Amino acid sequence: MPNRGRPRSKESTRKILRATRRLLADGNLRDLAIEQVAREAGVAKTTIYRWWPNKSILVLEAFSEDIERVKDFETFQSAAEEIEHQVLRLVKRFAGVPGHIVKQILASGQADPDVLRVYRERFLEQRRRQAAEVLQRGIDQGEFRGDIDLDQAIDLIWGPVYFRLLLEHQPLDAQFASTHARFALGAIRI
Amino acid sequence: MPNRGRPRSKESTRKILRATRRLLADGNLRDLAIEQVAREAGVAKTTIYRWWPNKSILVLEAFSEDIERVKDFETFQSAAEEIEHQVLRLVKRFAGVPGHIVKQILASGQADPDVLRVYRERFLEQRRRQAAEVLQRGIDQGEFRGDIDLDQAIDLIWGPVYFRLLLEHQPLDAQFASTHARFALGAIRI
DNA sequence: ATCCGAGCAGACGAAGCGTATCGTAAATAA
DNA sequence: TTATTTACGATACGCTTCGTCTGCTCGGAT
Repeated sequence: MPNRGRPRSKESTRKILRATRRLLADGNLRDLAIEQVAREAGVAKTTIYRWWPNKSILVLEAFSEDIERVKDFETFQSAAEEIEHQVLRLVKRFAGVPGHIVKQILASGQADPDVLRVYRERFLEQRRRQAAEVLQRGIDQGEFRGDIDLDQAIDLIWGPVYFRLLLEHQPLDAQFASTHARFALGAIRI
Repeated sequence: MPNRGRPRSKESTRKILRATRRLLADGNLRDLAIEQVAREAGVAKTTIYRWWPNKSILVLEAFSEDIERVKDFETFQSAAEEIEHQVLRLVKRFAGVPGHIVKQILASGQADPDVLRVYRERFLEQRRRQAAEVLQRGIDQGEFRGDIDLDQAIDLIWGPVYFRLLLEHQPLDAQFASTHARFALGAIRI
């Protein structure tokens, strides 16, 4: 009998996640208060505390709703082009609100190991697997050297993207995305 | 008349910065309370508020005291070796308490642009300049390609280091440092 | 001796934390 | 229908820290 009692309100859930995204779009997680989300969403704060243990987890979930809409069905002849496209797509996201939210998640992850772990499992590793597949294909096709360590190559490609996202020392734009991708791939190209 | 009134206590300053470092060595900046620093240091919290506008700036200063002791006088024949050594040195620091503190600074920088700016100006740009000099030397000596963009090359080398520091998806150790440095330099080697 | 800024101690209101209580709403089970 | 069960909303609670303010003493320069 798992379906006893009043069901969880999808309406409240939606309003809470929506308010969270809205408040975080032009604000930071440090200053985001649960009470503020409750006011903005028009729900009781006890409802939030019932379902989310802390604001970082709440933000992670609000962010998932966004990200899971994004799918990519394009394929490319050349593995290098496909990698370049992957970088471009992530850079575009990172330049906007999703990037801002990722910053906040990673920032709060520095105080909460769970948050960092969830981010890695739900978002990072997924991207790494995608990239690994393409790299492997590139090796098989003879585009890339066969002696490379995939994890190392992936770090070389994505590291600088996160670097710019978090340090903001250089712009995060399409021009960077394509020149960087080509440059990094130069290290593994035959 | 800049020397009027009671002079600022070097003793209190020292104790405050010391307490800050101690508390942050095994804790995070989010949960670090100024009142806690005051108790630990044995000073009034008004003394802290008089000189530091917020805890992030306080941590930056406590961290500076540490970092400025570190100098490097080694030089190398090959520019590649010198870059590799620079990476190894930073990775070693990032694997310990200084790395933990950098994480906390960058995390709080995601909520406070001033903090990020100060970190960049005081620490990041300094390292980037050092690296740029060596890279330029490598180009002049014919070790590296002449058509590379220095900023891009620097991102390629240091990006993955910060990536591992902040995401913790892969270990940050000496083995990584040297294989990564060599790998990244492969992209710019003649 | 006087001046004046620094340090110390304690109090303050504001805010958010996370929890508890209680009445009501919305489902299922008897 | 009625009882049961779980969620929601509203409110209150004690607690902690925030950053500021007040009033005092301390220690140098004038």
